[in-house]
Amino acid sequence: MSGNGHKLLTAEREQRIMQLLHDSDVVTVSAISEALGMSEATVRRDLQAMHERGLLERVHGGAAIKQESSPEPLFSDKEEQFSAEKQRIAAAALSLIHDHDTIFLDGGSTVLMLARMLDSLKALTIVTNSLMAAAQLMESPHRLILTGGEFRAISRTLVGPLSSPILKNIVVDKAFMGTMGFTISDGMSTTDANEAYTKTRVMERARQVILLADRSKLGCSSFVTCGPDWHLDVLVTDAIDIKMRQELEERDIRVIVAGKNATAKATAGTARANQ
Amino acid sequence: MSGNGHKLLTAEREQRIMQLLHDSDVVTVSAISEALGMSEATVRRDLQAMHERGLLERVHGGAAIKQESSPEPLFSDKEEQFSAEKQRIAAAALSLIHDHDTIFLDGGSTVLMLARMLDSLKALTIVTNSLMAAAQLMESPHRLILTGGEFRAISRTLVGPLSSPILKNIVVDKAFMGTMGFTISDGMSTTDANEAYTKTRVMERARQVILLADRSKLGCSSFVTCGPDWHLDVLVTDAIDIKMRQELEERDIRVIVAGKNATAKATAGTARANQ
DNA sequence: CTATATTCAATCAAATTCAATCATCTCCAC
DNA sequence: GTGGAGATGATTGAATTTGATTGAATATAG
Repeated sequence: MSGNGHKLLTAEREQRIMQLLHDSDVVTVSAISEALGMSEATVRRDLQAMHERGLLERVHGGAAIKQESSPEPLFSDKEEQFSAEKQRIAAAALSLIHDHDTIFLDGGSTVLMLARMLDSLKALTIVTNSLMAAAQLMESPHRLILTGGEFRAISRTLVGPLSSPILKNIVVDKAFMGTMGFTISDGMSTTDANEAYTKTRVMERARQVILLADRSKLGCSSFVTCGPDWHLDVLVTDAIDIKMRQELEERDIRVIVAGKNATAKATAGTARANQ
Repeated sequence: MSGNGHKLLTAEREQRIMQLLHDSDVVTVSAISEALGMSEATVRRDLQAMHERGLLERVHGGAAIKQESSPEPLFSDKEEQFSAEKQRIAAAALSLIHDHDTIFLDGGSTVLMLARMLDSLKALTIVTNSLMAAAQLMESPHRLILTGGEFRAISRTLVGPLSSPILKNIVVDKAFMGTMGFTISDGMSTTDANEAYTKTRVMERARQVILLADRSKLGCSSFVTCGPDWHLDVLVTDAIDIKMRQELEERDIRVIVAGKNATAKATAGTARANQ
């Protein structure tokens, strides 16, 4: 047994302190001092040493166990408004992905929601320029590749000419894009020229371009467009004007409407426009 | 040639000591001395010999079993590991940066600590491959650029050949590097080949290479080295062997030791600057 | 908000532990 | 027997740790 003499080694004391912390999540300095038969000065020194090694959290009067609930706040999504429509759109888009696919994830809250659902798939290679998506996928088993580029704070994405060289070296099966606005004449549009530039580069390197846009984006243009010769293969939305849908399908753009009744089996339920 | 007598052989003593260590994770020198019936001087000699062979961990007053878990945390966010030494090293490195500089920040907890201090400077252009540093600098007013590349979960950095094209397009004034080990013969070394590759590319594109490494890194090599023709301009550390220092200075590598005496000035200065 | 009571961090003296040194002992070869 | 190599135990000055003290910082009560 470990019932050594009266002397306690530093390592041994730390073990006992951790034991006390494990028993009750917080302990006072005086309690530790009494339990281990050490002066409070020594206890404080030990606590500080252990705190500096990340073993516990120091609080006034004692110590508390370190909560492991922190992997999230790296890129905290504070303004993330959960939306049922975006959730349905993301779920519909998810069914387009297969195991072993190589996909690109753009910025935007809808695409981010899709990123959260990727645990159900296996062995993906995920390329993204969104730090929010990257933070979400950090612990996932998938292969994760980030494009470089200049950090744009508002969208938390990496954009601009510096993202170009790395995009030239890769080809993705499917690119899932977000946007600020979408019109048939101008395609996707956004508020930042660098962001538009990067979107264009991504679409050039994708075998299939899939746009995730809720109904509020359709028909409006933002500041910068991605150029006149835009390219799109699939549009996933929650509701769409019948006329716009026809125009898109004339251009061989498949339209998937993730309506209220069709959440899981979105691909099958596209025949019904849910306005 | 080895007369097996009634006295305890060295090998036999070591076995007994390991047995004691196995029973309770820590034992005092006096306890071993009493248990094996020999002087404390001999016990200390044995413990040192065993420590040098990596069989146990030496602590003041005795010995502890060697824990395999400590050297590299797998997934936990141990970057919160505050260390006074690393803090001092980062503070010393901070004084090398000037307003309007273009700097590169590598991965590693010491460099991350430096990233936290950059608020006191103005109009920096910061290039980094560390997601932790990026998260830290997200809200800063500086221009922030991320290299792309494959995401390495353990270090939370972007590494590998895909980071190469973007690094070819930029030149930084100062590159602040972290490392797992550093020797004069091999330079920096790390545990991952892709990470070593990216480090090498970065150092090629930096006018000045500055290594931040606490004393535990000096003199040891990790798995992969950055190549024989390594290049370094400044080493910032908390303590260094006098012989190694001379060898470095013969190679025109400046050595900055952020010792305890420099703490008061350095931290006081930065604390005030941060306010 | 002020006043009181804890708690903290820095400092210093005392105790403990360490590492280096030296004298002694054992074993073995010559 | 003599001498050398290696190991052991004691000694000593240095380094580390510990506990008490003190003024500052923080929390609590009124």
